[in-house]
Amino acid sequence: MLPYTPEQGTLADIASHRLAQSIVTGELAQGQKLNEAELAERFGMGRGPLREALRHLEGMRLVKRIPNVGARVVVLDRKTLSDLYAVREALEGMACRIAAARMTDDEIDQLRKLLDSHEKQIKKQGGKVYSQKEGDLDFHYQIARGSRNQMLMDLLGSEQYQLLRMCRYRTSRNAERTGPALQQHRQIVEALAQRDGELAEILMRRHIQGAWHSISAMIDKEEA
Amino acid sequence: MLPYTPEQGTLADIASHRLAQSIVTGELAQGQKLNEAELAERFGMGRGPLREALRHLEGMRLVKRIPNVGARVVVLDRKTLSDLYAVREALEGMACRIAAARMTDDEIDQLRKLLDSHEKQIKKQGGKVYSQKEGDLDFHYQIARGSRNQMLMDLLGSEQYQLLRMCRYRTSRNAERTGPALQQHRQIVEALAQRDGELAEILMRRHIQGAWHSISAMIDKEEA
DNA sequence: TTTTCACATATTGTCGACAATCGGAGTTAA
DNA sequence: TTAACTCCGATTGTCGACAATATGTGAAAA
Repeated sequence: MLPYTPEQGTLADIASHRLAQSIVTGELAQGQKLNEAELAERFGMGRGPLREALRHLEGMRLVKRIPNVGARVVVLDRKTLSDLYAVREALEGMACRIAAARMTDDEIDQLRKLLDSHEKQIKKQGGKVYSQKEGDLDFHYQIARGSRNQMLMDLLGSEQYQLLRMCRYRTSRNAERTGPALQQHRQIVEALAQRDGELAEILMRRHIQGAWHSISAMIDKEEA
Repeated sequence: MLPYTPEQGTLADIASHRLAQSIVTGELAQGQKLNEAELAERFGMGRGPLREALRHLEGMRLVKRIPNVGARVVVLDRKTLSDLYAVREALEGMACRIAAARMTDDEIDQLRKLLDSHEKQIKKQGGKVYSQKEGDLDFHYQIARGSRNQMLMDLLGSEQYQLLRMCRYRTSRNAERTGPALQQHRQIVEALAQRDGELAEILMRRHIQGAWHSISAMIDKEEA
């Protein structure tokens, strides 16, 4: 499911993964203080590996650290999300354009199948919103892979991916946008199949703009 | 000069900064093994802070780590650089377009002055190629700041910035492109002054493509 | 000669203890 | 009442030692 394998390797890697998971799902609230000793005990490890994990998460921008004070879960305010979606639009648009030229027919077929299973999940009812969203993210990640640009995959995969998931969990109550989103995904895949990179980019950018408007409206409602 | 303050704070921060500097300047060669004990002694600190620094650099993609084996300086091969410049083109193009709408007249004036001092340095002869390059990076960074997009500034500022500097040092022997580059910078500033975001983006993308072609040719020459 | 195995060495991973620093409670003085 | 100061507890920063793992060397067998 995730781009990198979950719980294996060094303790620091395990801690990093578990913390990321907890932050993304909201189990650790935004802005919450991260106490080293407490977390280390909860994970059954010393503070050393945990500190390394915090440094790693700092690099992924999931936590913010202040020397001699401590680390806190990052706060996704309106401005941050707006910035994130603007960057996403540029990067994923670019990924789409390149992917149209570089993906194999086979990979595009697999994208179609991904959307098929996606559609089934929606019809089977909106109950399983969670896995639908993961599937959505998988769709975007597969296109990033299709660009064959490792840096793009890193940026969209391991970093922004996490912030995105975090954002999704926060605004996970709106299932009403899944329909149009699926439709847009299908349009994108068809543009890819026709090797029309320019169109694919435009469609992807529009798709992300739509997602942002939806989320933005939700934030407004939340604040009111 | 650098976006963040140099040597202060925790030992891990100091180590991180010194290591980044050594990697960027080529004092630590690409692909070189980074021995924890040796580096810790050289920096006069324990292995703990140094390990944290390595984790941080791993997040910045300056080093690559393998569990139970160790960390190595990243290798900027042709493919990696190509990917980097493609991403840069998208992000800096976007920064330019937004900056055209958001920068103050004052900031644009300061950009002009930056280019003036830049030009003086070139005329005073190509001897000080190094600081010219830093100035060049400053130009790009100022535009990123002008976009008011914090995520963009993070990506272009602290992360890719380092990889870019690394790349510049590696290919620092070609001073012949400074002339055209300055010309292009001036065009970009004028587009910004006219608040023509679309043109500014096109000019910036073309500028970065030119830089890539120049570097790409240099790599070819190196390999032969 | 080549391959494989076992051992020795070097390096990384982890822990517990101690030092340095920060935040807040309580006190005193204006 | 408010402001500043002091001290104490809590938390972070750092170190040295030990355990776990990988790497390299050399001997033995095919």
